[in-house]
Amino acid sequence: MTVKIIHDCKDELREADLRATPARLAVMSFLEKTGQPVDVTSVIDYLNANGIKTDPATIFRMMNTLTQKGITTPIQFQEGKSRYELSSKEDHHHLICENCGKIEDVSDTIVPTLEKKIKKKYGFKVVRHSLEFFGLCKLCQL
Amino acid sequence: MTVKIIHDCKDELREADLRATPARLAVMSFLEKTGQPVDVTSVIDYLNANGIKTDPATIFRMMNTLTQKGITTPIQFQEGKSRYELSSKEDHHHLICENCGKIEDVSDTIVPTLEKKIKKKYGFKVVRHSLEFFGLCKLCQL
DNA sequence: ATGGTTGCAAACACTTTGCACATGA
DNA sequence: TCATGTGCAAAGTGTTTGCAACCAT
Repeated sequence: MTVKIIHDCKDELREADLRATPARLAVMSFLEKTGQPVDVTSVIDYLNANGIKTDPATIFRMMNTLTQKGITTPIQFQEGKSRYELSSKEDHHHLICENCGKIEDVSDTIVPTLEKKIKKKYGFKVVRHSLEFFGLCKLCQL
Repeated sequence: MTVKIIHDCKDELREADLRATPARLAVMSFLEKTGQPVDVTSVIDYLNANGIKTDPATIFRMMNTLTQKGITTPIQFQEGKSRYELSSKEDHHHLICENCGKIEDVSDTIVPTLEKKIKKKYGFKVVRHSLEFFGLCKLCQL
């Protein structure tokens, strides 16, 4: 199976002044398809599975570039490595099942309020935050 | 300057079935004194500054042991390494100044409520969470 | 054509592990 | 004494960097 070339991705890359290489298109496609924050290893596995050989250095560089351009957002789940997901407009958090690894999204409702309180109480200006929940998903509680 | 032997720490270690070695007492003292989550490098620097030579492996092992016994809690600030702080009874979060590195504590008020909502809406059982704020502290905004 | 990208090798930072020696209880 | 801790060396991950070759535009 070959990676489908999605035109959106090509355009998106061009708009960011990035060349639309096969590896980049495949990575974008992978990120879109999974919808989950993925680590570099799984990106490489995906590319390999689709006939694209690559090197960790390339992927790390790529993820840094995409992140710099605002296309991806890095995130760490206390597991000693980075994950990346497509940057989304709405702020959201994650429910990470520690049994099956499933990652669900939760939309943000209260953090902005909290940040205002923090500004008032501590004078601290929040630029970004991280809020993640670790536990057991519905199915894994049985 | 030598590390002051604090009796509380000695007892606390004994209660956890751990031997009160000089290195451990110094680390406990350091954690108590700084009140902030510290990384292994700064622990080593502190010990060295106090005339206690040690090895990274020892400190990593120590922090793992202390964490296992519930004495310390590990935490990661998206910086690719672990920090450790004394376990506290109350749940709290951190305000991390990205300019000067100062870390302030914020007590938790809303997360428990949020977790109940998550249980109801997603069926997800939250075991632990992480909520950290990155930005600029009062002084660094000037 | 040519500058952005990649692959490969090497190097780094953080962390873990094996084993012999040292030490607290 | 003797199980627990420590130091040293080696190895295991995750990540970055230098440089030559490659390729998208």
